[in-house]
Amino acid sequence: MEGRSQGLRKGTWTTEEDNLLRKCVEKYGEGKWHQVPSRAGLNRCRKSCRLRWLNYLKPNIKRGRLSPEEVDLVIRLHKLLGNRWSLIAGRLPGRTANDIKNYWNTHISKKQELSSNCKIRSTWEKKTADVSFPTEPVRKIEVTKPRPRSFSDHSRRHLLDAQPKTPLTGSNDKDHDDDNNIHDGKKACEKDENGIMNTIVNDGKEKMWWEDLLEESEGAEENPWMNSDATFHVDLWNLLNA
DNA sequence: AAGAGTACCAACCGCTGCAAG
DNA sequence: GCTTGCAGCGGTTGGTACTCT
Repeated sequence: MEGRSQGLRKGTWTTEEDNLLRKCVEKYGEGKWHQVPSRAGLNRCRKSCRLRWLNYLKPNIKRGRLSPEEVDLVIRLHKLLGNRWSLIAGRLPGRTANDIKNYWNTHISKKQELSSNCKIRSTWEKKTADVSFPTEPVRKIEVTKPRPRSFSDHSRRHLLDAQPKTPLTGSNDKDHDDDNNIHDGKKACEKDENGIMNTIVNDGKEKMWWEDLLEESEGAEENPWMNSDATFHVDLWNLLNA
């Protein structure tokens, strides 16, 4: 717990604070966030510094509204991934998880909520006609929980040592282990620039773990266990093509 | 013009997972 | 194996800008 917030500044960042943080990150690089406040001379907690950098100060961050293409992608990815904002943001260059989350909460979820309520929907649609969205009411999707978090060198070494005991994802479904584990050293894991864990296939082609899931689901007809498995009720291709 | 309602977005909070000791 | 600290994530809140009446 962050129980040492006494005397730390909260609230909106000033330009001066932004400059201090920017200089600090430029000098020392990202990471070691617990050292950032003292290094930068900021009276902020490390979380606040990290968030400010990731959501606002980081170079290449796109400001402004999401394009229709981006919105479409967000909707599709949300169907697939659920509220995994960081993963969704990872597929939208320049957009942060906070952006996506805010957008979803203020635009799309509201629309989908209202889409099940025909009485007020037409009025609402008039106001927000620029955004396309699925017409069916949102369904709560139980997403299998592979949590692609950071992998240390140690972990990677562990994986590359072809130890089949360490799942790459958090899935506790033994039937899926073959796809998630390293076997014969054919797969390894690597974080992308967003810190998202990717799967590296042995031919060097990089894939996201969920792209693997897509492929798996595509082959579900040939793999009857896929449909009978409680963790995999979602017809991913149907969702993406909806 | 002014007040009310709504939209947007930055930031905080609490929790989880991982790594190190 | 357990504990502790750190990093990261998602949910939520609060302030400000904008729109409507």
